Amino acid sequence: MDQNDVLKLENQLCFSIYAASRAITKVYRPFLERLGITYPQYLVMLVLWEKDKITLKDLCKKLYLDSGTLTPLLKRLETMDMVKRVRSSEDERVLCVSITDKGRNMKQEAIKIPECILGSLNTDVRALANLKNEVDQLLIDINE
Amino acid sequence: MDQNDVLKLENQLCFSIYAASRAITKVYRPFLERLGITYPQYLVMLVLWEKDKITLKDLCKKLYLDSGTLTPLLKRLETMDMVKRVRSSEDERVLCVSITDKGRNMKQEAIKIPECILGSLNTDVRALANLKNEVDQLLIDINE
DNA sequence: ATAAATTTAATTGTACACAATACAATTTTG
DNA sequence: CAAAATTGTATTGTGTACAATTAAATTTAT
Repeated sequence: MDQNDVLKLENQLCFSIYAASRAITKVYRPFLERLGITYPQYLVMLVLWEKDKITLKDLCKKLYLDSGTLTPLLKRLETMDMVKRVRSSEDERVLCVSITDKGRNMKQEAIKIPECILGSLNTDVRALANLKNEVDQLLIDINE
Repeated sequence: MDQNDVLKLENQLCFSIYAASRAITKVYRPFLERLGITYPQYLVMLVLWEKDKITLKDLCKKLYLDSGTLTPLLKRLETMDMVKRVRSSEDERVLCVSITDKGRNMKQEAIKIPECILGSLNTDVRALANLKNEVDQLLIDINE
């Protein structure tokens, strides 16, 4: 590859992933709008649908997001009555995030979304699964 | 796949790409910090290193970013004396973004970055090129 | 036990990201 | 040619992202 090509936008994997990430979020937007939540908020709900209750610290680790991002996001979800934020009685520093009934009920609506997304994309599911594995491997390589 | 699994975070390609995108930006950050620019600003400079002058509209199209994002970003780059923003004399609505000497000179520093990134990741270059193709295909599928 | 270090969450400040809107210039149409 | 539609950028408002700092509680070390 030419020395000059190294910098060319088209050759940059990072840009592709950056653009793909925003494009995917855009695909989700209209579906999530109906639920009244954003994509990062949806990720939080995905976690809580699997596990009723989780500490903020563990949530940060699971989503690779820091508390500065999640704190205001969770406060918005709390205002919408989707989650509850309670401090642990054992350790007052620890914040426990738990799902409300309203938040739990939303799962029934949300469960249709992944299929809708797959339908609107006309790609082979196998190819997507394969792509996911490769992206995950990259994530592992980045974090050593 | 189980009906419940559909919603599981681990199964979601979108989340992997979302997380990978942020992780990659994080890898770039220390290198770009030395140049005094952010990752999206670096993308703009990549375009201008290939093409001295471009309209805002074309820049938006190339980066898949809208003017609401690029306008303040370009103003910051202009303040740093990296780019110039001038209206076209033919059509006053058209904004021409061009690179300054200072911006052009930065290319010599920036040209080392991609190699540094590849070095810090210990992954096969072939695998990354392949991954890029697959992500690009997904982007095409999304935009039909 | 108590001072120092550590852990954890919240806060602050800067910078995207994008939908919605506003506005100005140009092009199209009747 | 004048009204309507379109085009292109800027502005506004909401919501992430994350580094840096602050503050509070716990743990460790003496």
